[in-house]
Amino acid sequence: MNTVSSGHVSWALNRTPVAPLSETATMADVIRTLGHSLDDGSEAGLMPVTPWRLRENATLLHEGGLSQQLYVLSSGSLKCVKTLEDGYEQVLFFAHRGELLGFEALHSGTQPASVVALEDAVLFALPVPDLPKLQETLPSLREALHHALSRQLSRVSETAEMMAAVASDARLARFLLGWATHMAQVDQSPHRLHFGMGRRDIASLLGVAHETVSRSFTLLADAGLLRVNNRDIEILDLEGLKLRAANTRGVCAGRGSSKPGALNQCPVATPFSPSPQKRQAVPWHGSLLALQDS
Amino acid sequence: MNTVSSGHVSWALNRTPVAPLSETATMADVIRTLGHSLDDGSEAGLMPVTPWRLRENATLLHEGGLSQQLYVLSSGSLKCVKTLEDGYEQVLFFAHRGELLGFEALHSGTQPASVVALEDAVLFALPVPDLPKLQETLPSLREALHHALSRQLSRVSETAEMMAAVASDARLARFLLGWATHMAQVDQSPHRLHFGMGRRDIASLLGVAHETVSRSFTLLADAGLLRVNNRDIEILDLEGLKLRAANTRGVCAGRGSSKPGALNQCPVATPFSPSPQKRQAVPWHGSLLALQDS
DNA sequence: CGCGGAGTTGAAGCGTTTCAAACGGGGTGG
DNA sequence: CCACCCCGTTTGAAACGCTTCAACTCCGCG
Repeated sequence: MNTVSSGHVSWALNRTPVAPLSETATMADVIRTLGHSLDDGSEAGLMPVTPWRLRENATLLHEGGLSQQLYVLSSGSLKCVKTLEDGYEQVLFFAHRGELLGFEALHSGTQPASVVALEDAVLFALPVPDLPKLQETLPSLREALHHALSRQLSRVSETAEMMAAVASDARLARFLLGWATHMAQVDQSPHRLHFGMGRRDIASLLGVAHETVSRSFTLLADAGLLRVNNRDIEILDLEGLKLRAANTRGVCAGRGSSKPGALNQCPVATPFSPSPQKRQAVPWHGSLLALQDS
Repeated sequence: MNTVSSGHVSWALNRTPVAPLSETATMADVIRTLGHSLDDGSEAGLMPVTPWRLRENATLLHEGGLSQQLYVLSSGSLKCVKTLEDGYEQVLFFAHRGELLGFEALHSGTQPASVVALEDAVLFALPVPDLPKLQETLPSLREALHHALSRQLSRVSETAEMMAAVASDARLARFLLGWATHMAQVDQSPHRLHFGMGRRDIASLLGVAHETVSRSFTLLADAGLLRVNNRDIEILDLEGLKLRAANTRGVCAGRGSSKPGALNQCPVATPFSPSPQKRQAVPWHGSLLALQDS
């Protein structure tokens, strides 16, 4: 199932890293993939778009390279990686179905980061020069693109929220909750997750050492919140995970009991929290914790 | 020039927190403010836009609230803040001239974060329902908006880069370099910076405790890299700052000398670095370190 | 004048980083 | 086919650096 990460040139024979698919698709598929319902006549359904296949470990966008194409991810998963000045590989985000890729390069002309396939993927390509005309012809495409951009802007918030937590297990919990939320949105079980990426990539996204990610996994597993089997994990206690995730920094929300022997866990220590009274003065629910328990 | 930083309620009398300005502006001003040169006929110059004034500490966008307006920041500076589930106030970014605000709410319908003025500011408002027609009438406005969005997407990278550094002084250095880069882009001295925000806000953005920010400031100052005077700082050694900023995590780029007594500073320990030989194998310059020394 | 907030500095505790080693799987090559 | 090696993952141990709590100064304002 998994190809080797380095070496392994065998699929250079009959499996090209990126190639057009023989199947056909239309602009209507693009709009639907972006999570938008199309309400035009049948305009969009008549405009053909060629889907592309991206093999695992193949890179779609090259950091520093040019690209006159926007991509809409239809299936598979990708990672966006930027190599910092000191050589550190910073993972910016993982992309799933509906993601828009390549827009970051619009203002600078070059790709600020690389995009690599974590597993075989299918994408639709939109030529940048055609965008103005396309948007005028297809109002729902314009809407879909704008919505996708709006969604992507909220990733600043997600990234900051994940890396802002002091405790590494809180960061991991937030990451898992975000993933589970996504799974629920695409009508899949939010309890069973499969990673296409390694510990090192997760560590980079969370801003910790990869050993720490490993330790955090066993920590959450030992707490009975989830079951871990290498790259497959099962969430056992969604509420418990949320509790773990809800500790950004010191303050602890509820002041008063700062007894030295109480570890650093504020309300975390309680295994079950049926407490009906909500925290007041916080009307907003963060995106990472919006997932409803089933 | 500078308004008072805190307290100072005297403007509650005849200074409303947000009010329209008597001055007039046109869509051409909006496009120019977004950093785009307009090449339409004189269309844009004939479409009036009313500029709004936002007083210091007044909030433009309310987290969880509605807004049918996009804003383009003309002058002043803002901060974007999100209150997490645990009550922690996470600063997402600071906004300067040319920034587009309010687009994040497009897909969800509500603002995911608050936007507060760090100093008196002037903004142009664009009604969301008018956008489709505006974009068709003014191609250069569409371009300008898309470029602005493209720029904003790269903030994911900036945020991750800042919070990914292990050492807190590296995070601060990256923050300062980013600020200096911006100053240079708007043709102001990149050596003298004035903050409208407090240590607590910077700490939130960097993902550390506010005491740590204070300590990092004195650390960089003691190293002779900058001079600190409360909210005014002067950068003395740009190259030294870059060196400090270029340590994300362990690896240290150049292996070989892992002698235990050498602290955790790789090439950082050297007070002055006239070393002309650059690091090889790293062709890409990160956005945070792209600033040229003068 | 006194309060309160912002900023700085100190000291102690602890979690993460870092260096090491061991385990396991997967593919390679003998 | 099996040994071998590489790499991802896990676990251990020591040390550093950050967080946390606390005290203090400075400053503006009531």
